[in-house]
Amino acid sequence: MLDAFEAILIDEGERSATMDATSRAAGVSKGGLLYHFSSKDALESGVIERLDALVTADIEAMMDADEGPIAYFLRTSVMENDPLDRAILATSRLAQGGNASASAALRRVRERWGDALRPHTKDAASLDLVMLVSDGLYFNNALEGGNIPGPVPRGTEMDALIALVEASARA
Amino acid sequence: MLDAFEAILIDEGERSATMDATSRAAGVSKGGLLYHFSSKDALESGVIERLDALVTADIEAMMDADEGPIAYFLRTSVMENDPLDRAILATSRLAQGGNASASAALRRVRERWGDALRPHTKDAASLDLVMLVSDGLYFNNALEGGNIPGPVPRGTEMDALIALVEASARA
DNA sequence: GTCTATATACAGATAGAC
DNA sequence: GTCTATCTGTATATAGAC
Repeated sequence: MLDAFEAILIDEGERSATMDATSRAAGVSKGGLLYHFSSKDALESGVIERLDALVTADIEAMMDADEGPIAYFLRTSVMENDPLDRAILATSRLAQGGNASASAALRRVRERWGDALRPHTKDAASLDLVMLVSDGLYFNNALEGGNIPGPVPRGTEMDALIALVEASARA
Repeated sequence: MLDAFEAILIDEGERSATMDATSRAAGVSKGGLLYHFSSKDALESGVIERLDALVTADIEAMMDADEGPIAYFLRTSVMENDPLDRAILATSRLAQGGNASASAALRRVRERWGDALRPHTKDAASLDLVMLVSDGLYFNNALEGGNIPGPVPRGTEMDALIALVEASARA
């Protein structure tokens, strides 16, 4: 049911992600959905909590990455439609729809990433650069909806961008 | 009335930006609002059309800027709450709420900026870098709602970031 | 041009049968 | 646990008085 809710948030926007639409997509009735999530707020909190858990795992993977944390961070900022990407996109939709907890969750996530990357960057401006490029990648993905390929560097263009950022930002 | 609609979109999110709330904020009745904008769609189109006009003026100013187009572009990507910032933020809200015209308008705007900046950058990766840092700045502003100061570089930190980007991207 | 009143639709949520 | 039926609030939009 959380997956169905996320999918509608991502593909059709926050306005379309109603209890009715979610229950239909999950293959249950509205009553059935409300048995598991007693309110819309509970459903939204479910998405946010899952995001927090996924970020914890991602930061561990980032610190262990072969190509280094910065390259890993930028590369995974391009939407691959994995569970973390979807959780971030869905939470962004909630935030833009006015959900304050969602905005707070996204700020918290960004701060956790920043804390993890800080020791690997030269100075504050370098960290800003890395974080903002990542934000930009996500922003473009969020605009596109997650399906349509957006104006986001891929393949060798992405490699060139990573090289450029690392050259000026790496500690 | 457009200003009132924009203000609610920015400050309270797309969900709160109803015809009712807009008319109240504009100091007219719902009927009065609907005399000027015959539907909610017309109101949303009004915001988008104004954005297009403001971007045209901004690109002219960018090409004429003393410190050069890249520095101007990045510096003005930080929310100053001027009419263009507000139009972008409001249109972002509409896009995230599922309005397809708004998403298209934002893509179009981004492309116009990219076209204007391309001759001033070294290569594709450099242009990506500039555009993505700008996107990142807007993304963070959009999350914050436009009032609360966000995790966005200001003052000397912004100068340092601009220097960093220009060093690696300028043609 | 601006208003009030109202039609229509749909959202979130509850009640109770099965 | 899952369903249908229903309550209540609120959104967009229309009608018609002033």
